[in-house]
Amino acid sequence: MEDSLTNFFEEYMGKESIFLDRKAVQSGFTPTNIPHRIEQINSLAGILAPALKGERPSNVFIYGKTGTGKTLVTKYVTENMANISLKNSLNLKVFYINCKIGNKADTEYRLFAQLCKEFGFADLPDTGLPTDVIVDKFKHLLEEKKVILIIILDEVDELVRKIGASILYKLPRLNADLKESEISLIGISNDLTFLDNIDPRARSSLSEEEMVFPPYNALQLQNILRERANIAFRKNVIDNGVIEKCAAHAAKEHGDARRALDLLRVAAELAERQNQTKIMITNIDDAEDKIDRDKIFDSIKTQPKQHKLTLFSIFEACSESSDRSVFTGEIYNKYIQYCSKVAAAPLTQRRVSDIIAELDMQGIINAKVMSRGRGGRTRKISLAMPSQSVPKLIELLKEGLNL
DNA sequence: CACCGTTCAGTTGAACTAAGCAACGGAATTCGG
DNA sequence: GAATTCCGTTGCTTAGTTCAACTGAACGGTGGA
Repeated sequence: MEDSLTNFFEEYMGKESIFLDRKAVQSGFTPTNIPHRIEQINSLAGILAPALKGERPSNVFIYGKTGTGKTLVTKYVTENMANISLKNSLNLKVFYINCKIGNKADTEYRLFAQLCKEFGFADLPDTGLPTDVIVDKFKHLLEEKKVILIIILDEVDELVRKIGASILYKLPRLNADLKESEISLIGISNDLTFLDNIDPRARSSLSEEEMVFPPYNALQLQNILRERANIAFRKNVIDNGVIEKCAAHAAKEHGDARRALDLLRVAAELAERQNQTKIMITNIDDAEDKIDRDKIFDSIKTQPKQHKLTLFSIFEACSESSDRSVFTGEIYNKYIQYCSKVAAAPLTQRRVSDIIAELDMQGIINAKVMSRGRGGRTRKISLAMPSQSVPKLIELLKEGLNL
């Protein structure tokens, strides 16, 4: 047994990897060259440039669908600026904050706590302090450091949906109290309609400048993929048509470059695991399945207990029902049953209703409010994943819940 | 048949509560001199 | 007598609860053609 494991590792070490530098196809990689976004880079740079002269740049609001390079371009431009400011010892700082729910910056308190943390002020309690205290602390730090601060709020739409738009004019208004420092905001949103239905005051303060990132088309995606593939892989490990297929797949889904890169990376990983020397077209289909599965697995694994319980009830109810969709009432009944089974205190229907809405937001299920005439009003809930992965997910949940 | 009030089964918003935490300030304890 | 520890109080955040208003299409009854 041990021998075979040793053999495996030795064999693995001796084998030529397909990868040269895996990082280049992983998320979070900032390439030195960003194709097809020159226009956006230039205009963002133009907007932010005054910061280098000690002036407060306009607030910017950036929107575009996922994987259109919003975060990448913003990071690229601001990192460059930060470097220049470092070289010329200017007082420019850039904080990047992801406001995705569950990302510890999803309330006003936590947002400011996170900002303080960025300043290196780490030991703030999770709860117990008044929010004002934290805000004051943050102002203090700002005044102390005397900086032009650019705050990037990624996925602001989620933050605003959770705590309201007030935060959007609260932040810029801090400038009025600051003598030595200034803040400007970059808001990034996936939701194109986000600006339409928020308070006009917040809107005007956030979107002094607006930028739209259009989706990539298939050809542009191919360029992006080739560029990254050159860094990431050995020469000649990509079979003909692989890049094209990745690009085509991702282009179908609103030109999502991240998706395209994920596809390529996972396809390569699968190829490597199967001892292939080349990435084949067939690997891509497998990769697509795997990505969808993994994404759902991950997000389900990290759900809080009550959410898991609710989700489990939904799974069970859906797989029993004929058209694979159910209404809130049935789910709540099931949920109550399972609660007593695992000896958990059941939540009220009010809360479960909210949980269902949250699960919908995260794309794990589809829930649509509908009126059934005299049948009342309810959510029609169905699963957002291919049915073949459901049994595995049920197993996963059972394990997590000790059912 | 068209129109209209009723009804159902939740949805949704707002106010409230419990749990867990931090800070504050005064009381109790410790301790070295 | 000063320093430290302890403890109760107050006030905060956050997740969840309670209360109640609101929703919107189908149902079923009414009146008009």
